Amino acid sequence: MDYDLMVLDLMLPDMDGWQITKGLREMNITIPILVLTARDEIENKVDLLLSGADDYLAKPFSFEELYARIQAILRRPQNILPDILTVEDIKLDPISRKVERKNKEIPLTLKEFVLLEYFMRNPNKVVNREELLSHLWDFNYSSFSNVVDVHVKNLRKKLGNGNSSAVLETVRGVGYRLKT
Amino acid sequence: MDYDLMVLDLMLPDMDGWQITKGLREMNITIPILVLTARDEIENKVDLLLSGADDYLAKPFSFEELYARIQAILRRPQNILPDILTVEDIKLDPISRKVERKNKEIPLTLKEFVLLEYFMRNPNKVVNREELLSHLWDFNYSSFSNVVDVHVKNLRKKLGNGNSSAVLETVRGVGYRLKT
DNA sequence: TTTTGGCTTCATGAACTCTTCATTTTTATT
DNA sequence: AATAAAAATGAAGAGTTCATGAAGCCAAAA
Repeated sequence: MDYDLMVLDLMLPDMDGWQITKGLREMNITIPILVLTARDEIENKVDLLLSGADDYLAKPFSFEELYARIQAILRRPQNILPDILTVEDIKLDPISRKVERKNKEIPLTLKEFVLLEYFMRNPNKVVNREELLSHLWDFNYSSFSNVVDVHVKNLRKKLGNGNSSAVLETVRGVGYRLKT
Repeated sequence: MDYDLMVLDLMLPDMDGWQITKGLREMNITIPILVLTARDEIENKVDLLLSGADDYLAKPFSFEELYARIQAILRRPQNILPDILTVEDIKLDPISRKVERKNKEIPLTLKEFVLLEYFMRNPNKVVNREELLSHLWDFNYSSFSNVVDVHVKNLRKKLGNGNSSAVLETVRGVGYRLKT
């Protein structure tokens, strides 16, 4: 569960709202913060805004204004950190869940996708079947199953080899590795 | 030459600041606007913010506060979203709550509208049902419900496909994506 | 009160994915 | 070269996920 906006109601006149917001910001929490303060003191305002709050509203205020300010904040773009995994000529975008190789999109099923994502987050690491089963499947999955093998097979088929050396290698007796 | 911020001083109490800001926004001018008003009237504030102003300040104010608010605005991510969301040939105006495709207005119900708005604010992102439920519905909504599916279906029907590639895709096992 | 429109739930069929299993192929070792 | 172990593979069935029509429900409007 994540939230679009935090409305921080400080209740008491002299409460240190700026400490809260400052603390959150220092923890790298970037959610927009709208602060409601009891009294309309200049120093308060200044401190608050400088400490990282996005806006504040002094009581008493109308509900209309609260609504309008919330709208104004939500109208801003949410900064999305682009996070595209790249291994040789394979690109995987976890946000759009798209995979492409040599600029050609490759449609993958859910399991194929999570498998590939795991390999791409651990390039060149030899990953054994148990590890994949425990990370990508519900727990208690029998390690006698060969599901992983089957999906690796399908993944290989869909990926082709794109003329690059990136390839899902078998490490006999151990597991698989995405070689770069 | 472009500017980081516009400080709009309205001088007169009853001047229509919202017309100015609205006009600018409609021209797709997205520069942050801080409005200075002579009097502190609620209606004014609300109208202003809804018309696209980023903040306002009622006279009299201290220079310190003006400074702090300017800082707060400049701290925001640079590109303020235009007031009209556009994805391919679909246009959505969050203020007037109107949607059109290929210049033809499409009447949507409330849920359809907020759904589409969410998708348009996150184009190409795969959004799962839980995320939609938690953002667009009251919290504690059962994730076993298929409300989202139904509204997506209705939305698809109303949107047609407008001859563009923008389309609400199903990402099996995960959620939906507004493909551009 | 009655009507209307929108939201939600439900039931069903269709489409797709996952897993299993049997069999074949590959690899390492003797 | 023969053998055993491990991995790859094809195919089928089971199970899951989705789309959809229809009905019920609720609240706002008439």
